[in-house]
Amino acid sequence: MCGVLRASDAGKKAVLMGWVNRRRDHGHLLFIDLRDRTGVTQVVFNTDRDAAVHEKAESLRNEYVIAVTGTVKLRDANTINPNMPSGEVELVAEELRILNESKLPPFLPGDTALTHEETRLKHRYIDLRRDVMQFNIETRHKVAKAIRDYLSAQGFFEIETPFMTRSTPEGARDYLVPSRVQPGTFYALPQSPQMFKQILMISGFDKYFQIVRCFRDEDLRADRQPEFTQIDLEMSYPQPDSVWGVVEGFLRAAFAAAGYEINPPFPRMDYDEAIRLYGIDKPDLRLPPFTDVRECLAAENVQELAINPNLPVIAIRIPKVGDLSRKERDDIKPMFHSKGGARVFEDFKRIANRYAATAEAVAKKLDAGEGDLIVLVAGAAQASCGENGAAFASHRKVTPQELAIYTSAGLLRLALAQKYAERHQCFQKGDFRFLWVTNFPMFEWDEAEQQWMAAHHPFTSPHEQDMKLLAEGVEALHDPLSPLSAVRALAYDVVLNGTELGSGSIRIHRRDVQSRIFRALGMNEEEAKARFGFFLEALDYGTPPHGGIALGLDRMVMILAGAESLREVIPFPKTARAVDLMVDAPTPVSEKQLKELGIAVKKPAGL
RNA sequence: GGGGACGUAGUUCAGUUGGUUAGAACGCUGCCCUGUCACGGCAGAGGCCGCGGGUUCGAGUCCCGUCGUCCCCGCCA
Repeated sequence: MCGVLRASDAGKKAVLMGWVNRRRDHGHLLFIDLRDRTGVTQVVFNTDRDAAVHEKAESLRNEYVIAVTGTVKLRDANTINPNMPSGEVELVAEELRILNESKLPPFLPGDTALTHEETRLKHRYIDLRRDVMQFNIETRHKVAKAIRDYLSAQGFFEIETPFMTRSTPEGARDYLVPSRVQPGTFYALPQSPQMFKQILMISGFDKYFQIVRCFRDEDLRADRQPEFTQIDLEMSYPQPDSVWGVVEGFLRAAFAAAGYEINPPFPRMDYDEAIRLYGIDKPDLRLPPFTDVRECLAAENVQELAINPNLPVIAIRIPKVGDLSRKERDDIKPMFHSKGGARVFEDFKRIANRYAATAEAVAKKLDAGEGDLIVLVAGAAQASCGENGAAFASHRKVTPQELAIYTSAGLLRLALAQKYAERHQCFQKGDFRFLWVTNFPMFEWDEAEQQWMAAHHPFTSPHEQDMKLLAEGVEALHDPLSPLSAVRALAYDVVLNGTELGSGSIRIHRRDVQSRIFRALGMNEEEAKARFGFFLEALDYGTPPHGGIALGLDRMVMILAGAESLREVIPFPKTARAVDLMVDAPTPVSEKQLKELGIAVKKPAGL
C-alpha cells in the first residue's frame, strides 16, 4: 500500500509493491517514487547501507514492477515533502525484488502533459494507471455501491434482465446479435430493460432496481456512448412523489460517497415553465433565468427594431461578464441560431445609446448588476406567424412561435454561459443544482412525418385529467391542432446543472389505456400486437399501478469527477466512430462464422 | 448524413512568404553526482512531417483526395 504510510508508521518494517513512478539518481543515493492505486511513497537506496541492493536499484526504470522491503523512516525536517500525503516518511530499502520489467511506455502515468486521447485509448492500461483515472474509477465504484446499499436497505431487489432479447424497433437503433440455432433471426441488445422491469412489477417484485448496461446504436457525443450504464428502478403503487423520494435518497447517498453533501428535496418545475424561463427542458439553475421585458419596450421601439409585439422579448442575463469589446459583442451574433422567426439583439450598448429610457427599464427589471451581459431575443415583426398559432395557443401554454424564441434564446444562454464561464464564476466544482422537471407533453408533433409521436415512450401514463383530451384526440393523429397537443404525461426528468441525469414516468397499467395510446400513435391493434404482444398480454393479468425511472450512472460520475467526457469515467470506452481502439473492435469475422449464422455480408466497394 | 478543429521525434509542441542539414522541452541511452521529490550536470541516439496524388526548379508549408482523433448539428421513443 504505497500511499498509506504516515509519520505514525515510523520505525515499522514494511513491504511495498508497485510501479516505479519516477527515479531520481544521485549516484550513491537513489530515490524511487513507488506507486500503486493508493498513492506514492519515496523509497531510498543508499550505498552506505547496502551497496548490493543499491546496485540492483540502479537498473530500475519507469513502470518496472518491484517489491521493496525496508524500514519506514521519519524524514529529516528539511527533507519533508509537504506536497505528498506520505511526504513525512520514506522507506529505507533493505531488499529489492524486481517482479517485472517494462518496455518504455508511449507515455508515463506521471507525465504532467496529457497525451493525445488516441494514444491513451490504445494503451488504456497505462492511461488507467494515472491518478486521475484511478480516482474516477474509484468514484464510480463508490457511487454504485452507495446506490446498491441504499436501495437494498429500502427493500429493493436487484434483479437481472436479459441482454439477448427481442428487437422492438422504435426510437434508437438496436444492436443485433445473430442466432446460430435459428439462422436468419436476431436477438437485440436492450436499449433499456423497460418492458422487463414493468413485467417484474406484474410478477410481484414490487421494488426492483438494477445497475445495468444499455445499448443504443446511435452516433456518439462527449456525453453519449453506445453502451452505457443506467440505474434503473421500478416500483408498484407509486405516486411520482414516491419515486422522487427514492431517487433523492440514493442521490444523497451517492454524492455523500463521493464526498459531497446535497440537500433534497429538489425543486420542481413544470415543463412549460422550464421552457418559458430557460428555453430548454433541462435548465441549468446556476445562472439566472430569462426575463420577459416586452413591457419595457415602448411602441416606437417595437416598431423601429422590427420586433413582433405579440411575442415575448427575452432578456438573457449573464452575470459579471464585464465590459465586452466591440469584437466580442460582434462575436455573439454568430453564436445565435434562430429556430424560426427569432431575432437577436446582441449589442445592448447600442440599444442603450438609442433608447436610454428603455434600456434603463430593462436593466431595472432584470435587476442587472455592474458588468452583467444582457442580450435580447425577440420575434421578428415580419415572421410568418404559423396559421396554426392561435389554435395551438388554446391547447398549450407555449405556442410554437413563442417556443422558437424561447429555445433560440435558451441555446444562446448556454453558449454564452460556457464562453464566459471564467468570468461569471457560476460553474464552481461542487455546486450541484438539482431540479425535477415534470408534466411533460405526452406527444410531440413530428414535422417530417406530419403526425404526433410519443415524447417519452409509449408506456408512459397520461394525466388522469387529460384522459378526455386523449379520447378526443385519438383519431386526430395527423392533425397538428389535435387535442393530443395538450395531453400531459405523468413523466419527470431529474436534471443536474443542465444535464438530464434521468428520466421516468408513471406507466400505463390498464390495457384499454395502453391500446388507446398505441392508436393515438398510429399503431393499430395488429401492429401493436406484432411488436409488443407479449407485453400487452401480460397487462391483461392483473397489472398493478407502477412507475419508475432510469438515471445515467456514467453522467453522474462524470459530473462528480468534474470530467468533460464520459470516456474519462468509463474504463474502456469507444471513440466517436464507436471503435474500441485497444482491442480494435469491431472487426470482420471469418467466412466460417458467417456461414454458421447464415449471414452473407455485402462487401463495401473497394474491399 | 452535414459543419468545424486537429494530425511534425516515444510524448507535448514550434516550424516565418514555398527555399540549404526540420527544432525545443520532457522522455530515452551512457557517464558524473549522498537528500532529491517535475533533482541537477555533460554527452548521445531518436523523424515516411498520417497516407496517396498534384502544382512547382524546389512542398512539413499550397491544392485535391483519403485515413484517423476530437467537438457540434441531425440522430438518441
